[in-house]
Amino acid sequence: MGSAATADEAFDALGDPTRRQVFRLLRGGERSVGEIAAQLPVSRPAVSQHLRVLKEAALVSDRPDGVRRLYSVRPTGLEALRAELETMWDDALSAFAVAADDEDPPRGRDHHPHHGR
Amino acid sequence: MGSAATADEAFDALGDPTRRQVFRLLRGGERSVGEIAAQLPVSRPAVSQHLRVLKEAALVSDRPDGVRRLYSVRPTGLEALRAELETMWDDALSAFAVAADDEDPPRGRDHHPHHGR
DNA sequence: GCAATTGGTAAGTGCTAACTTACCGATGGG
DNA sequence: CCCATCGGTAAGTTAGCACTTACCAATTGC
Repeated sequence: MGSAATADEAFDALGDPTRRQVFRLLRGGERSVGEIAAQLPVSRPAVSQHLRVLKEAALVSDRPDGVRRLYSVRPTGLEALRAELETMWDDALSAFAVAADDEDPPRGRDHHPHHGR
Repeated sequence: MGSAATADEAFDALGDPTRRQVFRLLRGGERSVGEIAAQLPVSRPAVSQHLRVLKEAALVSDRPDGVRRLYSVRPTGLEALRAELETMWDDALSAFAVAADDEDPPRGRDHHPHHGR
């Protein structure tokens, strides 16, 4: 039970705009639930529920701090997401090579620097 | 006015399981709408609607082929997604360095090879 | 020990969107 | 020319989920 860290869960979790904002806030460092809710247009319980989804997707982790609870980003979920995206990218490129048409080929072929890897 | 290619749109588009399946099928090469629907548990009009969302997110492109219409993956949307993910990754690592705690360091010493960049 | 702060949970509501069937325009073959 | 195939759109239904308020457990300070 607990952290599955599948790419599907990460996609579903980040598929919600509010959840992306919560995650974005955490990228600045660990925050308490109240601090997050204060900067968002939703209530604190709503933030709690979003944090649970993010936690199940292994995108965040929590730590008790006195009476509060500090949440922070966790690379695990992002890693799963990145791996899936890399596969998508490779498959897309090979499929793209067959089709060889982007409908938007202004300058010469071979754009997308990709990343070194 | 169509292709925006924002990361938010890509996340929203791939936030749906069925849409991920459609996109996954297209990674194998260009397919017609009917071919896609035949391999999924949803109707053909449903596939059409999903394809429209994917197209607006710049994740796929379409091409007329006689009476049919062939869809194929388009790297543009994936690129936006990858760039956003890279930023997420960097921010996560710096925030992670401050917290310096994963709560889940079981057997794997030294995980996440990251990528060379 | 008591009060105050913090956060998770329960219960309920409304809106979005994912799906259906029905219909229609467009293309191609005989 | 007519008919068959393919796919997008319209209209309507339904299920899920993002949100709310209310309540409760846990921890800390006085």
